[in-house]
Amino acid sequence: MSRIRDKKRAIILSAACETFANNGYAGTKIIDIANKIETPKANIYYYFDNKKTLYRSVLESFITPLLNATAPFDRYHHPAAALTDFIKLKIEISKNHPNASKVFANEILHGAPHLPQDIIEKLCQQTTGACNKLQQWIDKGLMDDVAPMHLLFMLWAATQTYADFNWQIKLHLKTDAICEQQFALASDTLIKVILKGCGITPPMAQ
Amino acid sequence: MSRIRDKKRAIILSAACETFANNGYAGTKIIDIANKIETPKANIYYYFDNKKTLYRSVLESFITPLLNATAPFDRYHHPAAALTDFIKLKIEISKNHPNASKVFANEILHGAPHLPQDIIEKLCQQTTGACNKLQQWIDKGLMDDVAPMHLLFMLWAATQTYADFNWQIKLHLKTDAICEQQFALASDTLIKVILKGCGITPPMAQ
DNA sequence: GTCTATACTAGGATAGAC
DNA sequence: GTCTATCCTAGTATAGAC
Repeated sequence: MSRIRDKKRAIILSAACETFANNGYAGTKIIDIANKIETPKANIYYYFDNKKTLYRSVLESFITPLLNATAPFDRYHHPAAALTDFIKLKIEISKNHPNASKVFANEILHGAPHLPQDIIEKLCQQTTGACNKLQQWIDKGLMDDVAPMHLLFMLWAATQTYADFNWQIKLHLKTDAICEQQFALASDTLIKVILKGCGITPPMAQ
Repeated sequence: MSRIRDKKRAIILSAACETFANNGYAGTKIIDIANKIETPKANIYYYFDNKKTLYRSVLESFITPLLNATAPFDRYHHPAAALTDFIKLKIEISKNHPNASKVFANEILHGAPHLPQDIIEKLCQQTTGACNKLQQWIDKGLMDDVAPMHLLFMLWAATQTYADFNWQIKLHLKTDAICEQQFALASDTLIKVILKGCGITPPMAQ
């Protein structure tokens, strides 16, 4: 048992996440991470074997929230509730984990050179599950016949952009940080456009 | 006048674009670019002063198509035509310039450290123009009251994802290259969902 | 205009003192 | 468990022959 070790690892991981998000894998120097938390470089190597291990740990820390986001597709029986919750969840992730999201986006952008195979498989399973659910709703006439895979691509992209490309968002919203209201507006706008666009009418109030 | 020089520069630029797209700025080595076109490393330095200049040239080569994409907002007087064309154009860009798009995305992802100020300003102008046009259409009752800025974010993200995150797209579509049909399906799906989602009904056939 | 050889620096990683 | 000093590889860039 080593609470000190876990605590220090968490501090390093957080600093690494931010640095990798801003500079990419190759662009990140161990010394930058060390400086950010005012720790000597060698200390980083004591807690994490090497740069690759540290990077992979950052990637893995984001898997749980990412996989949890698809839960609404399992939980609900109507696309109105499922898509509403899914969009809310994804926007929450963009708000709360922008750096981890960027590291992940960067990884995908470059063809996922560091993404472990087992994670890829889990993501594929989740996607297949969500796709099947969408197709069922289409078959039942609960929504329009919209290509499920492409609808998912649209949902992922439109929600993640608030984390991954937040530089651009902030530029055009003329703000230093995307505020609570703008996240809410983003979420509401997406929900409104997507639900209506897919011909989803909410069932009568429960 | 030096046709040889221009031709060689174009070859280097193309190789650089692909390499920067796959590995990012810091992850790209000049020697990788040189090897790809079977040219000695020093030759690259003869045609481009240094790595930064070369990278910036790649970035700038993408500005023209990018700015052109917003033309539909100026050209048309009805959101149905404008948004349809805009989506088609953006998907075309993702199909035809996936690498340049990735370099640009990577740049934004990291906070645009190499993007020249004049380009940023041009992009801002285009965005303001498109936003104003959307607001006019809303005011005229040609479409629902959808936050124009957030609609743009959605459109950008949903179209660019077919270039920037094509690794993911290919993974889930189980293909080695996104085929013509899938690009068409992407385009059609987006147009259908967005137009309906914004309450845009096309005017009667001209 | 092209290429070889090389100078120079940055950055990942480790040895070993404390 | 922490830190200093150092090793060593890799990668940018240039000098100068052809």
